[in-house]
Amino acid sequence: MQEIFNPSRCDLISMDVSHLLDSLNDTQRKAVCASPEHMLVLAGAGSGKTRVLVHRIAFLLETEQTRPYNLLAVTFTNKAAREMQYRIETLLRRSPQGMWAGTFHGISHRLLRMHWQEAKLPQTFQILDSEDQDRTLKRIIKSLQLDEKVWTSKQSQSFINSQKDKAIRPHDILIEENDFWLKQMVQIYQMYEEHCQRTGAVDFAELLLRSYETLRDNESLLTHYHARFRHILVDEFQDTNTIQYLFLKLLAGEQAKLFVVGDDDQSIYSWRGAKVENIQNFSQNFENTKLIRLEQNYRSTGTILEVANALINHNRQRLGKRLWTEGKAGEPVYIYKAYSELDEADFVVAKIKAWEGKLSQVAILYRTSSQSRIFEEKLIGKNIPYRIYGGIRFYERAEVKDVLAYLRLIALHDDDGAFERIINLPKRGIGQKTLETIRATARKTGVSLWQAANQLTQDKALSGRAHNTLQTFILLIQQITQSIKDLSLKEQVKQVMQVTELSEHYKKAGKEEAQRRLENLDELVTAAEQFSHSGKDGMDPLTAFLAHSALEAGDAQANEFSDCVQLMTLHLAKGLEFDSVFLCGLEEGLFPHQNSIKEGNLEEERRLCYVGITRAQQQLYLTHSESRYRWGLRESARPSRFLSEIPVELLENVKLQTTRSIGNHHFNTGKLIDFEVGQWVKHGKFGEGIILEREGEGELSRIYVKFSEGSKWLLAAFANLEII
DNA sequence: TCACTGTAATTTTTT
DNA sequence: ATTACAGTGA
Repeated sequence: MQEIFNPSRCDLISMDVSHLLDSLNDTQRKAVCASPEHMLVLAGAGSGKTRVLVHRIAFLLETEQTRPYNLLAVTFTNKAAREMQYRIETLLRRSPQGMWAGTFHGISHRLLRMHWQEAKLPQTFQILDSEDQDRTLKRIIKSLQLDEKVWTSKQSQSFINSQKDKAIRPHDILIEENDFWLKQMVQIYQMYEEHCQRTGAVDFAELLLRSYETLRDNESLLTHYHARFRHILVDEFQDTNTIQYLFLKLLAGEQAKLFVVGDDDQSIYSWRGAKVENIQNFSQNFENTKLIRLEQNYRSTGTILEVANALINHNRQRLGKRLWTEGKAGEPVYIYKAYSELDEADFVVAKIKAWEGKLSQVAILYRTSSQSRIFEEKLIGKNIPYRIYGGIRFYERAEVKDVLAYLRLIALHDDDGAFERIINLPKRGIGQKTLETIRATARKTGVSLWQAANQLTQDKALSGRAHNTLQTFILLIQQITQSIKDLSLKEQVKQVMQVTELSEHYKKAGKEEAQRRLENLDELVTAAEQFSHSGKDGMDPLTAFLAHSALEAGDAQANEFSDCVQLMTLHLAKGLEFDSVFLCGLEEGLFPHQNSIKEGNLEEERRLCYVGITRAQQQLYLTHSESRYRWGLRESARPSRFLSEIPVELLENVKLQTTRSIGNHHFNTGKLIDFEVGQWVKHGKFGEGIILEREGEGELSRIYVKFSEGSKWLLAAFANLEII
């Protein structure tokens, strides 16, 4: 491993492509115009990672006689893929035709659509999202007559996905004779696989694994892609899991050059299979790798970077990096110690109220999503607009998925998940009994539910009423399938909603709920209308739209364009930046989270904290509370160890300057457990007061203090209380 | 089939 | 405190 720099090379070509290199610093330029070899760009937070990736692509296209056809660019999220595509087009002032750019899943999906025969899939295979996968597993577990409390679908789901993420099929698993748990899991995995294959269903993990296997086992295909892709560029490489790594390695072969960009210090997804080792050992795994570190930061103040550096330095397992800036040291990083989560939120909201810049440049970050509620309440109270990230996204909404289920069943009658979802929606009198008969028949003869239902009606095997309702359902599906065949996508969606009476069905729900649902259905029609599909990869518009809905679940909220405070978990904040950041709930057990402490995964928690800190451009507030309401109980809390890992000279303790008169007020007594009712206390600001009431015992007890200032009860800085 | 009730769990989330 | 979910009875 060696640092490379070849000035002559840059000089040589800079005449042609100066517009690609001028705006870059020396290190970035080295990365962008490196000779074609495997490259690992260790890009610290805010160091221009995407910039380097985009300029590298442009550079290859303009100087290396590389055609877009020879390039493959991979990201993790659709958002990152869109951003990359947009920036390439802006830089080149044209759209590179023939380049493959997309997410791992998007690219795998594309491969499978193009080579569905080699992949041994039906041409119209459907994609299962994790809800579909969960429902499928529930049915399989039930069919095995297992105790659903012992063998939960969620547990099986994570078992199966983690196996697939490691490229492990059921037959690859060695089971010891007495390992009943594993034996059972493998059986569920196996049945799930057979079921998916039979019904043409492909889950997210399967997209990757199946396309990997397809390439691996088809020499001619692999040869074709080896000849095609000369350069493979990967973003956020620290987030790759085993199958993604294998996929890249296979696709790169001996010919292609990998250009991977990432930051081991920002690896925060090990819990969903990401392997930091992929980036940490990259240079050992790929011969002749050049390493470049991007350490100059263009985002944050010097002080914020020092805080970040100091914190991450406590991690052992890292490739090592130290962020620096040419900019100013800026303000100190502030620490606020609150009495309670209410006080914490009051503080944050008061500071935001005083903020004079754009609200969209302020972020409240937290470890767990449950922390958002209190901030939400306080922001509403002060009339500050906000946006919470996360939650249920558009294509995940129940009513949207209901319509999509009809469309799926139309596209592929064998889709059991879709069949089960809508067989009795809206209610058409097909009950559990009939459904169970269909399931049993399907199981017995090894066919899909649709085929079983057809069989049963043909054989007249059901009682009169059940027979009729089922017959009506089958005719309904057959009839829609025929009648919408030649319609536009938008009309297809509209027709399905009308003919199936789904729209009518939702109208019957409660007033506001009905309103919301109908709006979402309207939105779905609009989405179908706007969905443009070039007709590539051999997909009809409907199949393409269904794939799109599974692969790009869309955003959760609409108010994206208004100026509002941004609330999100630390995980969601990765890749974003804000002028002012509030990093809240820095308490032992919450951040680092109890489960991570228990599992000894502190380094990842620290990286998460590092991610949070490095989101801030100008101001950073770190807050923690002495007590917190969790699970219906008030618990005392100690400051996070991360706070003590930051040198004190970089920090400044702050207090809220406002005093407010209030009614009864509770104080968590914390360390001041010696106070008794009737005692007089003295406070630095409010003067003398008397303890009127005490509730509870020990550290969790509360006291009510009345100060002698007028007849009002006051909120005081508790730590300043003294017995007199 | 639906509404009610008791129980258990409660980190992070993209595709 | 909140929520999700399975079980139960009308």
